[in-house]
Amino acid sequence: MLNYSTSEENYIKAIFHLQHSDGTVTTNELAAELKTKPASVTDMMKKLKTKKLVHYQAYHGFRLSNDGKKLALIIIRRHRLWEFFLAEKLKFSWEEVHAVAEDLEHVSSKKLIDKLDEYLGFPRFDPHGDPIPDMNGKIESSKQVCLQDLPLNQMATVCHVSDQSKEMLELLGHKKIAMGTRLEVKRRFTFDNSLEIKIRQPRKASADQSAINISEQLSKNIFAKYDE
Amino acid sequence: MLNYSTSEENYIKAIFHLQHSDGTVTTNELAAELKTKPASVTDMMKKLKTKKLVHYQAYHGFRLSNDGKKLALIIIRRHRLWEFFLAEKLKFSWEEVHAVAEDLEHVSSKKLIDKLDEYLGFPRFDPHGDPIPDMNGKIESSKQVCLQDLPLNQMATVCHVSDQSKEMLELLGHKKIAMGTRLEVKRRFTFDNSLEIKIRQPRKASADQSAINISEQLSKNIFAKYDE
DNA sequence: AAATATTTTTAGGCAAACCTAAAAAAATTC
DNA sequence: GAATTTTTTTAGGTTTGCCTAAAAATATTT
Repeated sequence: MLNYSTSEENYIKAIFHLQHSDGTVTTNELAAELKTKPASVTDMMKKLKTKKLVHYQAYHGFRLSNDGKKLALIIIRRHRLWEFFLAEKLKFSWEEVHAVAEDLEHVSSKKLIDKLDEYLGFPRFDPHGDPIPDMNGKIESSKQVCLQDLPLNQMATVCHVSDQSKEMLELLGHKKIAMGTRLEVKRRFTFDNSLEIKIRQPRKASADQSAINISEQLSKNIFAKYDE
Repeated sequence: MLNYSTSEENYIKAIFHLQHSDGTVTTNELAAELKTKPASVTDMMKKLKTKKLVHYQAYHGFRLSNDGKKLALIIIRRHRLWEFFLAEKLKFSWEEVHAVAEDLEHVSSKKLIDKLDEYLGFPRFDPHGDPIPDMNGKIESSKQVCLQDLPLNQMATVCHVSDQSKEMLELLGHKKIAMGTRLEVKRRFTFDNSLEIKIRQPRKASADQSAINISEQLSKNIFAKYDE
């Protein structure tokens, strides 16, 4: 991996965070997140495109390339390991931890981070409960949430069902939802808090993307972990 | 204390190190130390002068101001504490430690450094044996060396005499050297390894700067600690 | 679909930190 | 002390990352 400037790293990280709830990111969003101006974002996007860290076409938003995602995970790994260190070893409070880690995360020695990881005992979550990517960029999905709390368009994997009654399982079977099913919430109807979800079929080509409706009561019993 | 750029901090640190064996630093020396060009050094000196970190007059070299010295000690403190951390906690080898600390030293949170210091048990020397400045910028003088090993023009304070015989003390008395005397070696004669030293009189104005000659035998019995 | 509003990009500038080449000052040699 | 060499500074240029203001593209109203 090459070496990137603090500024480049901050852009990559910000795109990653915004992308989480969206997939693609806009110029204005990113400018707001980074407290800079849209024109500066455009400048940087051109640069990151030539470095192959983002896919970008003028006027059509951008998203991280595979290399961009890898880099983002490296930076997040650094950030969260330092946060863990600051809270656990130096006894910083949770609120103070973030600002200092913002600086430390740009020190780029891989060996430093891997040794820090080992020294800390390979922690899996930072003090805020966010998962820490491992040496290979593998990141555990966040803590599970019920479908009601899942952000729109956030791909997630079903991992828990709180009510395991026969009736419940019958309903789940009918809706073709099981442990490990990957889905995303496409809409939330405020009238009755029912959800419209899409299930991602593993084998079948991306056809058959029919939406399924889930009642509020059911949605509160199904838990999932964020993907990606 | 204000915030300084990584580049500014590197200049200040470099001046401090060169100054150690000289007092005043030249443009070319500094350019060599920082692996940059003399013209760039001149640029930066103008800037550091307006920030009152150095005393500088075109064509006449420069030296750190009091604020500059304070800043240098803060940076050295950060550097050496990180070195200690890397070696002691993360099990880096002595040689690896320096390069990583070069990056970490520019993270400027005072609280971080003071908490790190505490976490490490207030170490007094880094893995290379160099002293670590304390929270107030107080730095212990380095390990003592005999006059024979003192670099030229390095101000030092006499702190130990290995042979305390009557003859020895008589000679020291005659040369007006005692515990606490501040001196520097101005020349070393290779013919007989005798030294020409200057004693700094505390009270008297900087007049009376007569040089004294010290034989090799005597010089090996007088120990001093680096000043400043 | 035309007019308006919003978003995004382009154009041109600025400061930091570097560079090269030429000029000026200081040091050294003759 | 005049001539030469070395050191240092000035002048002008580059890249990075930011800015403002104007132009272009897209989205939203009417």
